[in-house]
Amino acid sequence: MTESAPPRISDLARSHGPGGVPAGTPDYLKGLNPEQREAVETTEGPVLVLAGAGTGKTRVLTTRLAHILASGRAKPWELLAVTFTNKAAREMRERITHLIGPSAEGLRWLGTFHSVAAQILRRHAELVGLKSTFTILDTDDQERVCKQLLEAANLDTKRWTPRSLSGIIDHWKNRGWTPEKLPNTEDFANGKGQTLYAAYQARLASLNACDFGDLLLHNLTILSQHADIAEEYRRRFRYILVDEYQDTNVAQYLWLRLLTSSTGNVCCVGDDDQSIYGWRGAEVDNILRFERDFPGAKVIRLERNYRSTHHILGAASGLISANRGRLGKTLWTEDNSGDKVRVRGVWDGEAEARLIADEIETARRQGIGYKDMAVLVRASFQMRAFEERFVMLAVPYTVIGGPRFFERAEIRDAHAYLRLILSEDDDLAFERIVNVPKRGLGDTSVQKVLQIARETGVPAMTAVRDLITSDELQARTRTAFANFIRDIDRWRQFAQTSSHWELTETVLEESGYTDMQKADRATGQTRLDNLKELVQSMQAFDGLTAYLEHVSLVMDLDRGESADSVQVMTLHGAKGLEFPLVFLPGWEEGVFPSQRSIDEKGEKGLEEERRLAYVGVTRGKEDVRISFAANRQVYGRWQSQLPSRFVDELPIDHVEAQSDTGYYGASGGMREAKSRWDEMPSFGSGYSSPGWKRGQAFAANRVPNAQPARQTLLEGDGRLVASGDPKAGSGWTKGDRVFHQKFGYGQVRAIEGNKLVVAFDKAGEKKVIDTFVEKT
DNA sequence: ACATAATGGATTTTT
DNA sequence: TCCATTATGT
Repeated sequence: MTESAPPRISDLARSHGPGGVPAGTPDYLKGLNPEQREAVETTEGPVLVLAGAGTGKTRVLTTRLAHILASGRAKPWELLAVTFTNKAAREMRERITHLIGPSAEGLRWLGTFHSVAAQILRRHAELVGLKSTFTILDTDDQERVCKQLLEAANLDTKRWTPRSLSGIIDHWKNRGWTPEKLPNTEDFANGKGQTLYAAYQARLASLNACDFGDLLLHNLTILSQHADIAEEYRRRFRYILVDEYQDTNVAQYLWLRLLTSSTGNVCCVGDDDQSIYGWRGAEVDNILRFERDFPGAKVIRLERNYRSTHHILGAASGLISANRGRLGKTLWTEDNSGDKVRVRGVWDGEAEARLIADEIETARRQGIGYKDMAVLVRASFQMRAFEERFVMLAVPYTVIGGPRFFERAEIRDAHAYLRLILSEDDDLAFERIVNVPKRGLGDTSVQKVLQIARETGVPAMTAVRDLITSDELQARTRTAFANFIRDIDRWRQFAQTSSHWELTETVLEESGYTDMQKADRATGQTRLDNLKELVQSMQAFDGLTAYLEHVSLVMDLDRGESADSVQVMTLHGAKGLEFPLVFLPGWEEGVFPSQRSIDEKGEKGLEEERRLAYVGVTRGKEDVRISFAANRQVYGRWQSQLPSRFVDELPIDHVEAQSDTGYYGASGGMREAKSRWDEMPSFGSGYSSPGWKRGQAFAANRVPNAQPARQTLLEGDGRLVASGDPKAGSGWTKGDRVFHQKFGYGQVRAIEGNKLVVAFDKAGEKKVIDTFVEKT
């Protein structure tokens, strides 16, 4: 981030008097505004820094750490500094190194929540039934385990998908619930929730593995059950710093509380208006109640924005003011330049892509670099239209995010080989590659092995070793297994005498994996390239173990500097970034705000969407251009779209409405804009913004024949009746997936008292009494 | 055991 | 629409 002039404090010693004691004002404090400086210098006691977008948050964070170190208040290893992303941790480390020099390397406890928790867990693993060599599973492994458990429990994996089980377990862990502490309001698959969760944990223990949620959850168990250990850490961490506090979940919150000593030198930095990870368990509440949690806490607001023009700031502030339950900040700037935020309506998604691509070219000709422009979308499916257009016009672009390197199948396969070579009992790795490439081992023979392994309580490899000495298998299968074992053993030998990347090359070659990819015309070459890149990146690590630990926690490759290209990414991915020129397409009801967010989380979901819009607008430094289309192809079907309610919420003084097609006639500013949808019938609600009314009309329009969906209407006080809440209305919501004994699976199209109109996948549309179906 | 047809599902994303 | 996973056939 570059919120303000970069600090020039390459030599701290210069600001020190004799004996290393700072004399006068140290250089690194100069150039901070009064609030920033207060946030840096208030080192003792709990501090909450509410740092609005573009107010110099990262600078404050790093300067604060440097200040604590430079003033001799603590040694590097006595600081605990946690972030959410590896990127943020990396950036913080770099900037502190810049401030205080190489002694920043002593910051052992600067990292993500998960990496710090992993460090702690490795030291005390045995207290939660793990060996310190435990492996960290990724989501794919988790779902695999879940699938096996669901199958073992004879549950229909169509109705109760591995994904949803893994998801709910993760959710429980985020809330800090172990199986024993799971509240009985929580469940999965009709009363089997707790049992499945406990079985999942048992299985992980037998694999000597834990998932991401466990890193924190096991920490909670250790720290709350062993007072002496907790005390040791509390003494060690004399100062605690937390970045992006608005995104902490319950488990992380509890973890911090356990590590905070009575001196309470804890500084949390965040912005409640930028909390956009609620769907991942983040609790905005944590930041909202900071002052109650830490009595006597000092709250410092950073409100001076160094990033955006006053129009951009005005537009963003007006938008976010529609949210309730904010701590409230008023961003201001001395800037007085710049254009109003432009809002345009276009005919369809293709026209939108054309418009934006053209404007990118125009901006380019005016001297703005491609890399200074960004297209920020709500969801990745929106990216395609832009990519197609950019390719056609040869506009260089980079998609940020997307499928991640270490999650690609070929990379995971390579890792599975390495894991199995490293530890014989990694059953998940075994399963993954035992027949990849094809070795003539069928599903039945592999399942047989796994079943025997589970029954006798040994690793799959051991079971195979036993089986090939018996005559329980067909000769062909037996040979295939024997060869596989022989190969693994040979590679394990090889690993003793060679480097881990040579091992990887050898394994990929000798296993036939590269040959398999060469035979694949479609994707083979890309995959081989990825594997080459993998071998390359492995060389930066000391050994296999260190490498695997790194990838399981970091999950992404630190790619080199990007070329001069337009940055295309989701709004989530854009958090923390800034660009001179920002395009925000797809501001349409259902797309943004996303229909699903509203359906699933009601008013809360809507507010989070609005925060996302706020994040989007505040990414822009000089120019922000919002657009919406009247028609859009969604999953191959054409849908007519309504402008987002967020468009109407933009304050008129800071926006300039332009009409591409004349279709919207939005000449007099957005609020006065007459669009053809203003004439459409809307259903009564306590909320009267035109955008909202149009949204209602839109929602009802999407499902012809449906009655006004009672469950999605607003109460008189403007609160959404929570969908899915049994206490609210009939407890059914249009769109719910249901299961019926006779008709099978279907989707609720309308609710009429205790009767539901359900479109069954197989049996067609039927009217059924609601007690005969259950939610899936 | 493998190739092909049918089915169903589809945000946001970090660790 | 389009992708991935599953059912089906040889």
